Amino acid sequence: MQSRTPASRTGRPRSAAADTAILAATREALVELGWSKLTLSDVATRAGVAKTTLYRRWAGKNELVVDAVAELFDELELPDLGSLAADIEGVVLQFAAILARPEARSGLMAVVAESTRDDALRERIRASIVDRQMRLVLQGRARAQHRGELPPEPDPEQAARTVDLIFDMVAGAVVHRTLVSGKPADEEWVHSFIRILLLGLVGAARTP
Amino acid sequence: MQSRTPASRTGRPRSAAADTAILAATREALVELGWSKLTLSDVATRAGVAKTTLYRRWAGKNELVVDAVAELFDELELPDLGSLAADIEGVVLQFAAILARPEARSGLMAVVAESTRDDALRERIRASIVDRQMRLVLQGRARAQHRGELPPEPDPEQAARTVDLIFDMVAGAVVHRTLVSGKPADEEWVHSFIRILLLGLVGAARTP
DNA sequence: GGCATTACGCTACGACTCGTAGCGAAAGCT
DNA sequence: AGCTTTCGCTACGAGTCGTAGCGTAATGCC
Repeated sequence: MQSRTPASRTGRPRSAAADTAILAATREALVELGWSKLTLSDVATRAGVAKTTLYRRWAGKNELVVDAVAELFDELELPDLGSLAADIEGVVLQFAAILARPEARSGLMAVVAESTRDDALRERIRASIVDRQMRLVLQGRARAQHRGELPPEPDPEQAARTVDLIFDMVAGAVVHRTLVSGKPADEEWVHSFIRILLLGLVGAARTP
Repeated sequence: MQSRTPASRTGRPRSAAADTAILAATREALVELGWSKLTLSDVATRAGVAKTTLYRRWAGKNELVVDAVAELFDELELPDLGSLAADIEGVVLQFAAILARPEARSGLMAVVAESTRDDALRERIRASIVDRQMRLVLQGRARAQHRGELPPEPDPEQAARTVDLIFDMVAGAVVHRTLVSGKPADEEWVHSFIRILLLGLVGAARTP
């Protein structure tokens, strides 16, 4: 999480209960106050710990919220529904459900905005949130190629570019729909979206 | 801009020069400080106006930054390069160039994040930033249908849904590529992206 | 058991930002 | 002229930040 593996063996260990309480309190405060009005003092009070304890574990608001929001994405996993289209629709609906939660809406975009000026924060987001989503794309693509729904890509460099592109298209569209357009990414929308995406992918694979 | 049409006819008029100076100073501060460290006092000093003048015109940081960033999107327009694919690639590259600028990167995501808890702010963003982009999608679609590159859509409700979907796919992918993945939306990427998108669109139009 | 080490809760602190109020002067209009 | 609104300036209370210092609590090692 926020601490590297303890090289220190001696001394009083950090309370694991405090960690979970703080992260839960952070999400609760995100729901009630939003990003800008969230203060670390308030989170500490909610979690029942001292403010100094918070600062001993996290460098600041950014890092704390990244960890608090990252836990929301833990439940994300690729279902096996028999076809690539159904699998993708399933995982995209999960993703949309997470983004519909207020603690994700207010927190995620805020830390992404901050990460444009903070490379360490960008890396933290990538490692704890984005990579988890990216793995689903890789997994789904491999399964589809095994099923024969997508042709295999011999050039690994080209394959990497394609996976990146698919990832940006999927995550970007859902995020934009939910947070910018402010409309729900419901089943009907996801179905239309995935239909266009897959038609485009198989079309592109047919005519290189 | 930020003030409704002046119902007040008498008295000293507001300085238009101050407006442009303030918005320019805001963008400058966004570049140097980023969203979180930007203060209204600092902007006022840079613009050479008093802090109170700022508060007379804008309700707060959110509204000010929305107006400052919105001006960046004024230059967006749909080129006429002969084909739908070329037109879209052209406008998407313009869009990507704007998002590559640091004042847009740090400002845009931050106000979007704030807008998740502030409906008035969301509406302000929609009116001054998003609508301008949406009009390009409508324009490009109409032109493509006139050229015969896309079939006409008889059902207006279905057409509206499709335009919304295209908009979220295009804007979402570019924003995600630029701000989350942190990689440039260069010509090669845009070309691959638009190719898949258009293949999907014509494929979906063929098999309804 | 005693000891070293680290985490914890608590209080207090200077530095900073926020948004507003009050003032006199300036710039328009009729 | 006189009226009205904006402007620059100063000052202010309220709130937040991040840190320091202290005594206490919980563990590992001898």
